[in-house]
Amino acid sequence: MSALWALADVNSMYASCEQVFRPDLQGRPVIVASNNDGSIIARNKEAKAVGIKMGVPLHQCGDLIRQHRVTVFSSQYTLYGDMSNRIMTLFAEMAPAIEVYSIDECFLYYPSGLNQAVTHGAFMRDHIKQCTGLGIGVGFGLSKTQAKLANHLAKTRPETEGVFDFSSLSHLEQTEWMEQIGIEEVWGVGRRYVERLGLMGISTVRQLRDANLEQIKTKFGAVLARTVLELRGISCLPLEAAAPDKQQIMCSRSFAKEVTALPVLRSAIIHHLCRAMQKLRQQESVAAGVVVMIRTNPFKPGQAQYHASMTGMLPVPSDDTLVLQAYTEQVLNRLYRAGYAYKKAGIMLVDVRPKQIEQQDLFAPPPTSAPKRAGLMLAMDQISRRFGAEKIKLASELYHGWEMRRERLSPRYTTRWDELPKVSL
DNA sequence: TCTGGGGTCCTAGGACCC
DNA sequence: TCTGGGGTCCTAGGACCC
Repeated sequence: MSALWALADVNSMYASCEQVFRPDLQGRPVIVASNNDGSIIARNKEAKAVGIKMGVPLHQCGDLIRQHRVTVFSSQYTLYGDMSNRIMTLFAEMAPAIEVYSIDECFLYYPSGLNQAVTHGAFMRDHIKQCTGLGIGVGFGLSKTQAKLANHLAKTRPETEGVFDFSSLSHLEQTEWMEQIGIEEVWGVGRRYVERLGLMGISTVRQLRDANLEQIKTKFGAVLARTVLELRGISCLPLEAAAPDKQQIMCSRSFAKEVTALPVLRSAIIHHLCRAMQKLRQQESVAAGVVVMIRTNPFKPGQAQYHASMTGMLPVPSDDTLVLQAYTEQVLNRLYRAGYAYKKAGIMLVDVRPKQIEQQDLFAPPPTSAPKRAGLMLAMDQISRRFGAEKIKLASELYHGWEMRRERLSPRYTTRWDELPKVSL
């Protein structure tokens, strides 16, 4: 039996996580807004049914929301991340190897195949539902791309009851299904490719699968050619069991209210830097550069616009927040222009590499304070983790006025003792 | 009033090397 | 009039993903 892939994902993950703790919302439309309560990033099926669209600014949906009494939540990644960990733990018990692909998706790999894939998929659905309250869809195929496509059918065709298997179908049956699906549903085919492939007369998955490989390769590159092979059932993409270290780490946020003063902007940026540095130390890396980014609100074209970024490079890569802070503040001082209303700011750590092979600066003075500073960073990380990130800060972070809007936040049911759901017995 | 936040990989072209 | 043939590394931009 040949190796088999499965792709399992949670139906409207964020909305479902909120609903698990609000049984009173069963059967009612629920949506989740992006950071800053900006646009809509998740909808349950009831919300889709009343015509709420993905990605639309929240303030444009006021009528629909009132009319259908839609419940709106601010996004709460602490909750979704915790629910995600629970699901992934369960998936790991259901396959020889898994790859956590995103917060709500997981590839499961069966190197020697699987008897009765559909039955196994149904079991997965029941088990996840029972343990977490979340509904999932499961797709099986001979490659990751086929599994993804099968998952799409599992979610959109009620007759599949949430599980679909390409691998057990005959070539003819596969062809029939693929005739019915547009290429926009294929993993790796985005808006641009849909347009360009359309011009070549390729619009169904069947047509893409049977396209001329050399032609695809020369016109679109190696990536799409690989997708074509994967659709044919030739597995080209490997399992990535361990998430590779990040090569760049970005932290940025929009502000609820526009910011003009440099100290406030600096507080936001240093706050983002602290979060990024924590992630950096967590993967035991160092960074050699920091990009600082600030911008005004592009949705207000009448207003004076400024959109800029600048990089600061370190002579020696570091994981010390205070070292990076100095560079970041210097760069920001050069970047900042008074008189603009800033809407968003952020930083990106670049040139990230493992800490072990750290290159010393030949001309730098000997790092006498290094062990102490490493201890300081460790202490900061431990305090943040144990007591909350807001408990320890740098002085440069202390100005307020740049925070996000999160007016519809639900409790952190699963990660805070004082916010546990109340159960009446 | 009000429009998210992260990431990756590939490719083409230029600089530079022998 | 004619003007080599490889290679590597870096960067910017474009495409994609959730």
